[in-house]
Amino acid sequence: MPDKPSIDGIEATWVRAWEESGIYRFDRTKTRDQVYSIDTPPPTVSGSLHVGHVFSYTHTDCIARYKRMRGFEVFYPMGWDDNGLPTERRVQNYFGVRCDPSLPYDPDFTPPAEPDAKNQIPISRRNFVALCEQLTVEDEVAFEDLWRRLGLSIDWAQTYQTIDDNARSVSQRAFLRNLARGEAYQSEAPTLWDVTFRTAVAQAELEDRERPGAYHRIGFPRVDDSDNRVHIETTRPELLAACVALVAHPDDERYTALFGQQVRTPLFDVEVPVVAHPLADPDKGSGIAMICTFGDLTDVTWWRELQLPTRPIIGWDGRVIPDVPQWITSATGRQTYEHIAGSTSHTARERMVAALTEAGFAEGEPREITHPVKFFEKGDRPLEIVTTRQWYITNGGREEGLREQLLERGRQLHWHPDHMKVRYENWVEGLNGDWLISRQRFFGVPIPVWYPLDDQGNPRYDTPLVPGEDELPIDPSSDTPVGYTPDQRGAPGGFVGDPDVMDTWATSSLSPQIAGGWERDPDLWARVFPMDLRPQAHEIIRTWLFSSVVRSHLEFDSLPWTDAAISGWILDPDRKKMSKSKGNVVTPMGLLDEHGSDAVRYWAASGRPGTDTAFDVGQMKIGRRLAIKILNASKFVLGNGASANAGEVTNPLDLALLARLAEVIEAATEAFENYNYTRALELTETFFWSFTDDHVELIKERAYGGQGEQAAASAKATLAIALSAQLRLFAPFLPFVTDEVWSWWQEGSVHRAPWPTVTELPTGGDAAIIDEVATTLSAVRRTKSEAKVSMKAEVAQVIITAPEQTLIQLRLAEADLAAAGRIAQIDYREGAELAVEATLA
RNA sequence: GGGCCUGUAGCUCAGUUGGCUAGAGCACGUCCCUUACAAGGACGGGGUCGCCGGUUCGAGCCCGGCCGGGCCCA
Repeated sequence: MPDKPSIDGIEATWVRAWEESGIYRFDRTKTRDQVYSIDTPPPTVSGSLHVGHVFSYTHTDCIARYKRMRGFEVFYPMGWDDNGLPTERRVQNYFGVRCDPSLPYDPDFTPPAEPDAKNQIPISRRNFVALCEQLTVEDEVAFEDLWRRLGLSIDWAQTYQTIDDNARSVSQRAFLRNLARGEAYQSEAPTLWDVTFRTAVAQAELEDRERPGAYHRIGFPRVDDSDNRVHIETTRPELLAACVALVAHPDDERYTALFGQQVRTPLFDVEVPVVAHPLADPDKGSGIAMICTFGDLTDVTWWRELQLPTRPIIGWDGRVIPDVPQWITSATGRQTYEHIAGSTSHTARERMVAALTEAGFAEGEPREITHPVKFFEKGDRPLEIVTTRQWYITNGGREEGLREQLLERGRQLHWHPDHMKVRYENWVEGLNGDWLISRQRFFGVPIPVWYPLDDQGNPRYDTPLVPGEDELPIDPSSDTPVGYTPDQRGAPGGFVGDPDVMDTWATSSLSPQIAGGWERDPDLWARVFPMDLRPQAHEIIRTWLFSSVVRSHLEFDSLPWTDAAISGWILDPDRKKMSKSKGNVVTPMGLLDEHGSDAVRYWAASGRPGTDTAFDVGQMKIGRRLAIKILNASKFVLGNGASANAGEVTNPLDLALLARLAEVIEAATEAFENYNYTRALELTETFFWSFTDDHVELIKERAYGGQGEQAAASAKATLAIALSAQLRLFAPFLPFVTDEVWSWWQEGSVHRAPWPTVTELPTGGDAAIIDEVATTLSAVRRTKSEAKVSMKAEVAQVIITAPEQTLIQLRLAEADLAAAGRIAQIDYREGAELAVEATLA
């Protein structure tokens, strides 16, 4: 025990000690019922960790440490999510490059010394992926340092990456099994498309953003009477050339006579029918709308259900397709189209409005509105809808039976807090299609199939060639399918690889399989799956949590875990979600340096499960003070010679304290069992402060021997017993200071010590005495404080008035009270309520 | 538009199935260098529990409405 204990710098000591002793190493001799397994969220390594990560990962660590002390063997791996678009973007900016898959691999390529983000150098896919891997490794080292410093009790031997060989194998294996069972399929269909990234986007990646727009009123001449026009209102006049019909509600009497009639698109002179469909809103605009292929998702529904033709004019780059479409035949039509060909949607809109106005088809002024527009959550241009061939996995979005099964899975899962379940249900109930998993990107897990080429060199998508599971992982752009030779790639009669990669969630959704050794390490898998806990943030319930449930349900017919703990967000002082830019100002490592890891953990643990919490440096200072207090109090307790022998506790006040401690242990344990770590900490902390402020002060003199040897032994044993239990109660929250103190007088680490139970405490105490004595002591202190004298000032007399039973109890603590308050004489009088009157000497 | 969460002291939050004068910490004020701790300790002031109604012997808690904050989904 050091003379002058300090919490500064103890992180380094204990991080090293824990690594050397391997106390967090998973012991795989334990069976499933002895294991508590955690499906850790792999943080995205591109970009930096911010205080929100520190917050939520600490919560999980508190649970992990509690379960470990409860005797479970905790499986607590860490993963790195280095797969996907964020890494691509980071690599582009960091190295000043961009991926061009048409380029050949350059083995001698080195990135520019001074990257120019504005003039990115095009490089091959293989070179690009190499840079992704190089950069993510650097990030991962920095992340691991931070996690260790924060004190996360992770088994670093179980680390995985979502792009490593194992993850790619698992991802491809799961996909191939989905394919074999018919759960994965291809479809040529209208797809939400980000024109910046030039990739398909899934429903889960959408977000609505309010954008200004305008309704333009446009007249369509009737074919049978060209002077008679049908007026529609549209926010997307640039799609007029893609118009395939007009639509109104079947009950809308204004238009019933028109159903079945033909109208002509202005300027393009294309004949389109007027049709009826209940999704047409009579209250919107003029009540009749034009259907284009495709302006929005309602267009897709109309197109599908009314079996309309496909006339796309927007290409993959978001621009109007350069060639005049064949369905536009009139000279005016072709001329008008050439006017917008190749332009962006925005420019095309301006030109169309000008042309329509000039020709007299646009009527009145545009009516400006604000309306929700669909965006890719990571994009900044509105999504278009283009028709492409994509891969899907069934998720209940198109099949009621599967949807109901997945809803039932949501009900089986234990949610913490419970109300987060609603978000899952809302999401599943609102699905409007299967899960689109193919992405037209480069750095991801390739879709593991090839297609045979026919005699003309066209891919036969309906008969994909698949690898054996023992060949995984494969890259179809460089590996060759069985039965073919590499030189047949791209040749008629040969083969071609699927160029796409999978959605990052298609891999992340398999994190239990990746970490748990599915089909790679069956022995490990049997010990950890289904897992116990999925900790994660609430905004990815629809993505990560849901997709994980889907994959596990389809493959194993089970939930991937029994419990999900949903963490809240960190809010800045303005009550807004703490943004990454703000998080970067306050770097996590800077916080740990300034306040100490235990202090930052204390702040994090004060955020209840699922509740958004304010970033509060004040709370860290309190945590720091608590950690220092634990050191000092421990120094006092142990400095008196500690023997935690329950048999020596004879004093009623001591027994009362331990009775109160028993209540705290039971309540804290119950709180932890309900994943309410915050409550467990609060209970422990409250007890600890009364322990130091009152009990230690009360029995200090007795512990020094002022009331004889036996009385001193009871005091010392009580202090030691209470300290031991409190260190263990605090250990999940303040792992550094508790293990430091533990090492002064105990064998092994506190983090493998058993969680305290009431059975280790002596019985027979009455906890109520604690409160009565504390009240009395407080009254004596108040008298001194009001008299502005020192706490060591002598008190001539104290008169305690109380009910008889209370007086009996207070008399039991008389000697301690007299010593702590420096009271010469205590007199007792019966009365209805406890009242204390002190007279200074 | 539908749903969920939320509103308690200047600030950050507790408040367990409805039950005594509504709690903690920070901040603030006064005092105390006391042999575990001055990066400390003791004591104190401070709240019509968002608003309005209802149920009840009794409501911060339950019910309805309104207002404010946030989120999810359309």
